[in-house]
Amino acid sequence: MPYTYKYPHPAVTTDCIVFGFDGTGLNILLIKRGIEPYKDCWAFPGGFLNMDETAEEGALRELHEETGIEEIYVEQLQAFTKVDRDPRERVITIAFTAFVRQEDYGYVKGGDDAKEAKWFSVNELPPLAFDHEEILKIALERLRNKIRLEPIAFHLLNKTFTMTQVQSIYEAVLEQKYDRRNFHKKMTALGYIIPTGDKQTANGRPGILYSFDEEKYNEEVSKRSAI
Amino acid sequence: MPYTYKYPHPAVTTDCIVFGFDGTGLNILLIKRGIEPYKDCWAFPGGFLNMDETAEEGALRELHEETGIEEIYVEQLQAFTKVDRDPRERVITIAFTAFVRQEDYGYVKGGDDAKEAKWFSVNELPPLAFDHEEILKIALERLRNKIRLEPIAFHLLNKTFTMTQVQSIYEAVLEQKYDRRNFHKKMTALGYIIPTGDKQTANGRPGILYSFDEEKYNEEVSKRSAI
DNA sequence: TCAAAAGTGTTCGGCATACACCCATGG
DNA sequence: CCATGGGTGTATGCCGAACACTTTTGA
Repeated sequence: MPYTYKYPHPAVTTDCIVFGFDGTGLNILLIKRGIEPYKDCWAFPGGFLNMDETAEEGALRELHEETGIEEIYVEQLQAFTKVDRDPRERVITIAFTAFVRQEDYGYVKGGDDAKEAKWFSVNELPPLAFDHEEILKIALERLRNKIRLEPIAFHLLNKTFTMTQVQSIYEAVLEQKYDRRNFHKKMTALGYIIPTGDKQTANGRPGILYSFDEEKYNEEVSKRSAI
Repeated sequence: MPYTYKYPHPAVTTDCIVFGFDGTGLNILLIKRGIEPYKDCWAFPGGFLNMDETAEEGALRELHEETGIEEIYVEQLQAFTKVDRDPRERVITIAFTAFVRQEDYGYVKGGDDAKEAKWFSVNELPPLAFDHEEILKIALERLRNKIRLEPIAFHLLNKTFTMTQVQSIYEAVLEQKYDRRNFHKKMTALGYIIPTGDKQTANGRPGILYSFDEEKYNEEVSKRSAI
């Protein structure tokens, strides 16, 4: 018991809410807990913060340890600090969100404190450990606000994608339907979604494949703030 | 040294970024620190979290102890977790923002660990303790995003206010000028800013006094999400 | 009567919405 | 040739931007 302090200190953990998209619906990556409390219960990947890492570094480390995912961009959601949210001791958690190409992680390994890692549709989730359901609710709210302002959708998609896929993400996140023609018009008008010339082979008529031009997007953003 | 843990724990503090508006510009409430580190330096009101309170409760308690302000609405910004942000030990802080009618707190007492509490214009700030300049930058960004979507401005104003005052807040926060006629039109079209019938006596022609109708605002919001 | 500040209406362009027909592919 | 899914254009309404003169008050 080597760590003593003059005043009590809470423990600090991080959690990652990783969003993915499988072509039709919005998914979330969960791990099955291998240890108590909430053993065998599904939870967000995460764990205790080390003293020599920022919360972001800790979140990425735990995500890697528990799911194999690495080198992705995470963004802080907020801290969750209810006094009794962990039965062991006072634990506050700092939650992060991430958006990944789910196809790159179709198989996610479990590992470390996680028995198993698996994608779940946001609409068919198992019961979650701790206050993770509350955290998810906040994460989804933030996602809905963010997708209107930032090109999050393209982090969930492959390098090339069809307009229909983009529309599916918007519809899955915002839970409403859009008109195909208007959606297409709005997206192409943005100026940073450009046709690659290739086509996607699918069931019916093949769709044009587009790519997201990050540079042009940044240009557009800087124009926007200049006004 | 009574508090021992099996693994090291960071200390956890809270900080409050309190925004006010004095009729012309956006202001922030700072305290002059009475203790080391950064003694005599200006900082956001805040302090160590107790084990029996949420971060929000801790932030409100510290704010009350150091400035006398109480019973206000605070909202979590995010956690700040750089490893060396406090010279004493590993400290993470959870920052909150608040919007108050500055007139209600024209005189703010210092107290506790704060020698003095004082309003500063966001444009003429002293050097700040710890990483508080970075925190402020994030808080201002968030404020700018938020004011477009939520009626924050009215938390900064008196119960009744003139259109010019509302416009000044928007201009101070977003750092751009608006056309008086268009601004007036847009605001009245919102449906929840209603003339009281009174007028404000001022230098030139008196302005109509308006009030913010929270109920009507909530109605409008629910209509919005219904679409 | 002058200075300071506030009230107000019209025009225009762009963006969101509604809406239907034709085209490319695979089976 | 048929089923499936994708591509595309036009009309309309609303909201935001530009823009100037008149009115009320205090000094």
